[in-house]
Amino acid sequence: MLILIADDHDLLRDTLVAYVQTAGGIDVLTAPTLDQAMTLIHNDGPFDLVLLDYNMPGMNRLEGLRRVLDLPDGPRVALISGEAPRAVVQEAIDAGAAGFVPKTLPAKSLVNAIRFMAAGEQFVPLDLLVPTEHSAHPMAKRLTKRELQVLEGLTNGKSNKEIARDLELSEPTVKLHVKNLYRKIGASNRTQAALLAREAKLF
Amino acid sequence: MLILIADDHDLLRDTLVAYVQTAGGIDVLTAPTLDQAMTLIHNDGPFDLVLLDYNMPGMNRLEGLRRVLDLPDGPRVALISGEAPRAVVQEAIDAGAAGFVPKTLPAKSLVNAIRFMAAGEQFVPLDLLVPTEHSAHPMAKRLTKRELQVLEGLTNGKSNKEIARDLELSEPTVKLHVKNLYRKIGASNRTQAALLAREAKLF
DNA sequence: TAGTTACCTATCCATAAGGATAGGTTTTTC
DNA sequence: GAAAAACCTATCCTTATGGATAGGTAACTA
Repeated sequence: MLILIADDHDLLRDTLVAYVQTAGGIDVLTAPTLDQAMTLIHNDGPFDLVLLDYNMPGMNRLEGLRRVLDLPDGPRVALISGEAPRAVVQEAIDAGAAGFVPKTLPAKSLVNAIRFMAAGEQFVPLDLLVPTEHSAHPMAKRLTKRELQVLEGLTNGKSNKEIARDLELSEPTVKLHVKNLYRKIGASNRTQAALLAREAKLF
Repeated sequence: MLILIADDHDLLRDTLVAYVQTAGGIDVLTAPTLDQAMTLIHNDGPFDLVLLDYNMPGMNRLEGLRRVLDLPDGPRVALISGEAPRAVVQEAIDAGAAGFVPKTLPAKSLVNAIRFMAAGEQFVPLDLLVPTEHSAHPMAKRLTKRELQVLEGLTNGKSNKEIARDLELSEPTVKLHVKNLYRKIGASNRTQAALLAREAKLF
């Protein structure tokens, strides 16, 4: 079995390769950037599986994933990430990823997951992902559904008017939710609210 | 030699331990949280070196580092991190850290760095510290010193008035800088500017 | 059934923010 | 020494934001 691991952290790459090869008997090539990964896929493939770090030069959110998936005769691709908003995981799967591997996964489990995904299965350990399930998050606990939707708009740098349009609400209503969620999360303006939400990995 | 590695990413912990032990002949204990690390330091020490992940449950920025450093007869402590704002690196060193190890470091270099730090030296990779002025960053390249200072204020959720007070400028001047930096970084309001700056790890 | 919660619309008001100009000094650069 | 860039203050204007209130509906819940 031959796989490709692309991650800009040399530390993880070096140690991971040693581990997967010795403990798993799997051949591994590596790349530190998306571009180099794509070159390897083109020249040294086919790979049974490609693991892309979600935070890596060239990835640009999920654009990098799509670029690899769009390759003619492209390989199965999974993302690997330290932390990611739940929405991103969902979007990656929808885009056709073979899985989403959290870096909190034990090394031994990763070897199993690699075999699993290379066999054509989809690997998504929801329980291991960041506590991004809105209902589970301390900050999100106190927010209503609407307030969360509004907060998501804030976290994207949108104006009240834009949020109102997106949610098909009136602007005064949005302003109300904004004001209420400020109190709940301890923000005094929309920038602070956005930063707090981002900090909490809510979105 | 006995060291402690604390990182919440099982994947890195598992593979790193295997690597450091076999390739470096160094004894390693590990912990997934700061609290467990401190327990180990208390019960299983003394350690020649403690490596703390900057992003790990319980760390709370640099507070975790300080907690360990403040221990009576505390060990030498270094931080390890995937990415960190320059200011954080500087602050960690000032607080008494034995070093700051980027995860982009090759595994072999880490083994050397561990020995180096355990011997009492301070390890801070030049490429991590040299561009201490924001001049190295593509986004920062186009911003003047003042605009950067103003952007930092924005990134902390401050109002123009607060920024003006902090920088001892008049509010109209701050507004000018704000407007100009929007153009340069492609933001249309302060929240977007803050998120872009945060995204670029500028602060 | 009555109370609670979430959700919606609306108005009023003070302040902040964003954009456009105009004109000034200092420092850097050619 | 002239030109350019950075930096500063200011005014005018429009819109956005944040806060306070008031009142309404639907759903669920003790």
